[in-house]
Amino acid sequence: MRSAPTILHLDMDAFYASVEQASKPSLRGKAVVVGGLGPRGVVATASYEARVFGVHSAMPMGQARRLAPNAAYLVPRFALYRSISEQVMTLLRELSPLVEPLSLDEAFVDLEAGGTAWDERSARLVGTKLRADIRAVTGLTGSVGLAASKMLAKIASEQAKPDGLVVIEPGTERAMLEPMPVRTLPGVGPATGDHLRRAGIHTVGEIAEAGEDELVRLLGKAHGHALFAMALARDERPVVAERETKSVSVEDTYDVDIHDRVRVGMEVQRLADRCVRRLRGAGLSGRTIVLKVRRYDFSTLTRSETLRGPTDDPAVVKEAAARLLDSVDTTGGVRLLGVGVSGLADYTQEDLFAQAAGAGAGEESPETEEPAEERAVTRQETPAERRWPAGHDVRHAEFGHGWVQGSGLGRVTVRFETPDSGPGRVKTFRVDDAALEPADPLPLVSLPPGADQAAETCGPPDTRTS
DNA sequence: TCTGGGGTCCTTGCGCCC
DNA sequence: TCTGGGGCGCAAGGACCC
Repeated sequence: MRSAPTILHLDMDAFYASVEQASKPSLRGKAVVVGGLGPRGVVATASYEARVFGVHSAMPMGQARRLAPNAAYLVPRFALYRSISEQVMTLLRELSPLVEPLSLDEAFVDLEAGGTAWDERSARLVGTKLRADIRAVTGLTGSVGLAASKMLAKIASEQAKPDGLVVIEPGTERAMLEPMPVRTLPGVGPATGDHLRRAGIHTVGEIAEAGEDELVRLLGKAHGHALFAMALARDERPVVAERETKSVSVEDTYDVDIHDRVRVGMEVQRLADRCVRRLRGAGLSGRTIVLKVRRYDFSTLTRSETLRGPTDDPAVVKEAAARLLDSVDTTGGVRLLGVGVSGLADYTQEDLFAQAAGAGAGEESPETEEPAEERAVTRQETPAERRWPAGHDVRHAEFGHGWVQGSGLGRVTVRFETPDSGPGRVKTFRVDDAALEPADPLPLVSLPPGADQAAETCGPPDTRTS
């Protein structure tokens, strides 16, 4: 392991919720919950104000609404989050060519490889400046962890949250880890946590005491060895910049279980189509088609079929998906369906086998781009909700830019405000008001004319360290 | 009041081949 | 011909992550 804390982990604070608060002044300082709004939705992100009520990610929306009935409930706007994420990743790539994004709001950076830090002092400076730059460019806060390995950097950023910076100094790692609960370690979820607890192992120190053989016996070879090493603060995993996609999939959970077998078949065809569009959009083709079915009782099963060669032909994928569905009993109803492709090749080949299979099966549609929002025709949303999703931006010919606060019963309620306007007024319109139209999100930070992207950084000195 | 969507990796069991 | 084991590809399921 390296001897200086030059691996950086960045974690944006309550990312989706913070973006929504930045773009909607009336929500700042308020409880905001972003997630699926249907009867089977779950929380994607809760703002810190909402977490006070006990709301957290992966919680069913119904439960969140009971805990925080007065919070603002919004559907995610991934296109916006992606564009802001890109701004942040650009800042990270200025620090090092070795940037490993984990999601839209998280990444590792190898500062040593970028030559921007070589010891604790220089690493701390880089982390401090990065946090200031992120705030200047996006208006958002992120937490930074610095350590000598990925695992420790991630634990550090977790401790730094929200809006902080923590450095784990080399040499102090094992003593720090020892008293921590096993769930602190990456890869220990509910199941492994239970497993360990039943064996009398509650802390990271107890994992180390148990010994490698015992862990392998309890958890299997790969997991056992990996966990034992982590407990001793040994983690040699490098920061990897480019990781190639291994699979592409789409899935839908339905508001109401589907019982009609014909309907199930139609949904599978639609999902197969969407999956192929994604596949083609990424310039990929794949050999293995996977069908996923979650039944009424939440039991999940998958069926897969491997073709002789990779394909990106919608007709071939649809046929395979239909064949797979034939082997699944759906009596009792299904709550979720999914179609995926794995065994990917990063090229799109003219596939003779696929063409032979597709011959006479009618013309496939050669779409390339995923049409805006063709998905979820099946959901039980009202037409108003579908046309005016909560939280999305709109423009009114007379009142200007705003966002949808809610809709239904032929009405849509709009709050007129922009990221730099201050809290705005609320007005209600008919859903078919000709003066009202959907709009693109505005930038969170309006740059003064001629301002440079690389904003001057005069952030406050850092607060918390370890 | 139940449990999203998009991924990754690992394990187990089986058939096949040598 | 029988038995056995190793290696491989494949299918299915499970755990985990954000």
